[in-house]
Amino acid sequence: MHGLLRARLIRGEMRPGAMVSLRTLAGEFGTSAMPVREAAGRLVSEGALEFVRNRGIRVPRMTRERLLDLTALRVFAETELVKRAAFLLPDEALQAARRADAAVNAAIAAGDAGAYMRANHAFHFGLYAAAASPVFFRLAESVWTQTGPVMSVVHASLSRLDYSDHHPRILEALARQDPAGAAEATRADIESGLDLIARAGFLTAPAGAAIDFAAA
Amino acid sequence: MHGLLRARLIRGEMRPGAMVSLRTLAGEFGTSAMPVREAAGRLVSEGALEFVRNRGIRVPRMTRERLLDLTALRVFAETELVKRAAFLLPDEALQAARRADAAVNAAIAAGDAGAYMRANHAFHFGLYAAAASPVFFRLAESVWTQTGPVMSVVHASLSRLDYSDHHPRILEALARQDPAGAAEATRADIESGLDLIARAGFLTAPAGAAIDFAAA
DNA sequence: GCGGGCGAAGTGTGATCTTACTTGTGCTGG
DNA sequence: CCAGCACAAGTAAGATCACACTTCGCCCGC
Repeated sequence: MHGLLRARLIRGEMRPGAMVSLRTLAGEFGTSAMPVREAAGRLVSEGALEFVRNRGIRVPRMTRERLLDLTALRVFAETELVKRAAFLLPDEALQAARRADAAVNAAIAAGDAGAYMRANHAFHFGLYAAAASPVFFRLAESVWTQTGPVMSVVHASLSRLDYSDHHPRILEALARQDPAGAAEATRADIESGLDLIARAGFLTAPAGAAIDFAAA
Repeated sequence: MHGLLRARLIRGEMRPGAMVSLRTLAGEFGTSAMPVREAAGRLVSEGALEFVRNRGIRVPRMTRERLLDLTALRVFAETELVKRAAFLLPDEALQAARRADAAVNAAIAAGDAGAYMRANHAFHFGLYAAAASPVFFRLAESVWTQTGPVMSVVHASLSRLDYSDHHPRILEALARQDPAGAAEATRADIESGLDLIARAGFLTAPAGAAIDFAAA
């Protein structure tokens, strides 16, 4: 239950600013409002949702400052995760990551933002799971939950040509058990994502103001 | 409500391994079990508590790996926070931090571990609040919630002479608006805390095993 | 004396109900 | 025609209830 709501955010299936009542969500999940309340509460406490009193829950709008902070966190957490995964990654996980990367490319070629979000998540977290660090894994999950909604909007508004693909570099570094190389490629991958947002003009909002994704 | 339970953990008022039922906690807080459930669920999802089915909630035992990860996270998050606070810290907050530091020293002199935990928390988070970064502030809070129980046990078992005080260096650096100096002093402060635990012999547990604080 | 099984007590979990509050709407008076 | 107010609909939040499950203790049988 809790995982379902989190997955919706990570996959970008809820837009920034979207508001929904607990009862509506409960109806979609086929349960009562209480489990939804609890799941939403957890996501509120990590900043991925916010309660609006007597209205429901809302996906927070993104500000430039928050996005930069979250990106810095992503770099820290995820470079650490791939560094550790370099020596622990089973062959089957590496091959699963190759398949996930192929799915990513297919989604880009098809211009399917939703499929891209899902495949990209599977690619990264399949690797991170091998790092055997609950602390950093949970942190990465938390950050993705917060950035999912905005990334979804960004990808949906972009041409398929804008992507510079760092995934092969990550895979090659992991295959030769090179932690530093994998970390560097991961950093490049994350920052190219931020660069994508910047080039799309989403970072021109005044300080503290919510980014206007409707302009996309 | 949610803050109350978190505060208990940060202040170290619940020992690692301690088990408590939701109904019992509800009685202590004077509410029904439901708000406690929700608060506990949030803390479970960030790793500060764990549900034991049909038994209640438990404060997780600490492993060496998890403690090292959490310490690395603390260094990252809190050096970032003080760097930003260096240019934003109001005079009154700096003076409040000086008072909090005096309370820390008084608690050490008195050998009062509980007072030390509270004053130390007030010192650090009074500074962090000025950094105006909800992302990193929440992260620091989350880490402290997870380390609170073990730190409490450690401090309660130590002589008052073992403390090397980095707080004045932090305050001086902030007073002259020196982000790098404040960050370095904060890093030293955090790592001296870890060193304290190591010297107390708590890090000799085999890999993956829960640290045995009863040996203190 | 000891071991196995049965029952009672206690637990989290989910549903339902009540309450207080916000908000949007439609009516009324100017 | 417009502004302001009152009412109604919808909401989250807390308490209470019902249920399935685990666990511990006691008792009976061997």
